[in-house]
Amino acid sequence: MVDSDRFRALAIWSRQLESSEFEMARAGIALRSFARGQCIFREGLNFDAWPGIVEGLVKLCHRTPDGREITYTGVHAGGWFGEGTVLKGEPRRYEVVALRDTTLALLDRPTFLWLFEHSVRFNHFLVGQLSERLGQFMGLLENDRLRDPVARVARALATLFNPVLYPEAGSHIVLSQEEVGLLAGISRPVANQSLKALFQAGALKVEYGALTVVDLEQLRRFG
DNA sequence: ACATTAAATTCGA
DNA sequence: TCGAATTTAATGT
Repeated sequence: MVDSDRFRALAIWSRQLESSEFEMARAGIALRSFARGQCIFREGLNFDAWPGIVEGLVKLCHRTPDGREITYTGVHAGGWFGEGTVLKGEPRRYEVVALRDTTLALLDRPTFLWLFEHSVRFNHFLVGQLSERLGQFMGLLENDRLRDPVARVARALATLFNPVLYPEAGSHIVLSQEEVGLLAGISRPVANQSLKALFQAGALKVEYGALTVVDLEQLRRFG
């Protein structure tokens, strides 16, 4: 079982819980590691646990019947996702792929449901999380196809720096241009050009294997 | 796809 | 343990 300090560090929502809730939650957590490129959850399987990223980077995507792939969003360290489907016990409507070596924390479904029934603080966290994602997906709906790559990259990055989903993320992230391409659904060279455009617009700084966001508001407006 | 450069790793002293 | 040499990874075009 994870120790208390580790749990507090990897699950920001745990810090809001009362001590009995905290202990219940801690007992329901398991850690699991996945290799880069590995499919973590296949589409259509039932959610038996609520996952959070301890370390690494993951994308949530869907394969259309004609073989195309739509990336819904990326999730990096500190992010928790899929609460809607865990709650309802539905099968996943997307697959989860590790873009780099990744460690997940998994909160088993019975414990998740127990917290849902008993903890007001936990529910506050869930509501904030759900409404934030709803906003993201509405944005996706508006302009999914036919968007220029700069806007796709801007949106992908803006979600990684979303202050509600990642309250303690700084403005810096270790993320290669290839990973940017995978998240935005474009090739690495195009990601390179798009990042350069965003740099010239003053939205971010590009470093070797990493990025720093200078103007998050501007990034948002690109999408 | 290829050439260049940064970073990580290995190896010898 | 230090630094040069080699290998791997990321970038720019």
